[in-house]
Amino acid sequence: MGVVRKTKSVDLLLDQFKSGSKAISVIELVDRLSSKLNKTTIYRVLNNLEDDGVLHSFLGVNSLKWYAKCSGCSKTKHSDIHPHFQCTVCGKVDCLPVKMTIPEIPTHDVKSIQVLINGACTNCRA
Amino acid sequence: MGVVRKTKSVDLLLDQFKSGSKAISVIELVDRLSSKLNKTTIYRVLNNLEDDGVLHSFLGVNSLKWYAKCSGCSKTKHSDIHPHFQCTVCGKVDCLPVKMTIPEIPTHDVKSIQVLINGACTNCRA
DNA sequence: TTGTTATTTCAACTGAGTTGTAATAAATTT
DNA sequence: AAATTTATTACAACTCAGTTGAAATAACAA
Repeated sequence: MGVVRKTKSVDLLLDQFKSGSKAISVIELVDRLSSKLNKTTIYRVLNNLEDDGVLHSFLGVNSLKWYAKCSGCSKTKHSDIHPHFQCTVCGKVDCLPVKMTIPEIPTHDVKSIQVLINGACTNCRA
Repeated sequence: MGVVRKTKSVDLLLDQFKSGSKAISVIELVDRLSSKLNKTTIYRVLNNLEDDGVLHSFLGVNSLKWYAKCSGCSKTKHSDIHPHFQCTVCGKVDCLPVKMTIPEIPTHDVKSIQVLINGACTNCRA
């Protein structure tokens, strides 16, 4: 349904994504905000923000849900397609600034693509 | 630890993957085999078969775990990297016969890559 | 200020996947 | 082929990310 009212919850959650292209897991968000927001509210607002094209979600390792800021998306069109990099050492996730196009596959009608890359991030590499 | 003994459970599970490049969700496997095998056994044997390079696993939509046959992998080296296609209509998953190489990303030390493509499969497309 | 309804909260639930442990059975040894 | 060893299986109980329903609250328009 998207966000239709400006509320404290929406502001608090958007604040978390202010800086950079770091993705944040829902678990982390609940942890950070549990004193101010109910868990259910967090899930519902994130869902609304994704509908609006403000955030995008994806699954990391251990099937945890992650969110990150969209760039250039709207309520009707999600155009911000890029790979996500999750560090197997520290667990953090980056949105990689690499443009991706949806590949042509003759036998299948492709709608979206998700790429999750694993390895060691800049901080954790030897 | 991998599979060290040939048991009924191993045989039954491998049977499921005999034909083709279709992936099967653990939920589906539990459903098919629950009269013959315990859920825990299924999870443990699948895990062992993945260690051996016989199967590979990945996450589909709704963060369900899926398994499919590996081709050309061994206990020490997993070389069978390909995209997975999940149909948003029927939910089935194909391993796409497309060779993929691990991309070079200067800022990150890439170890593995998972690609999940969504859309309509041959049967479900208009 | 009042009325409407989106949003938030709370508690209870769901279900995929995990853990510990005793019983079973494959494979090795005698 | 019996005894021994230990990987494997079954069972029950658990974990915990994410969901649901419904009552209370608050944004916003009239």
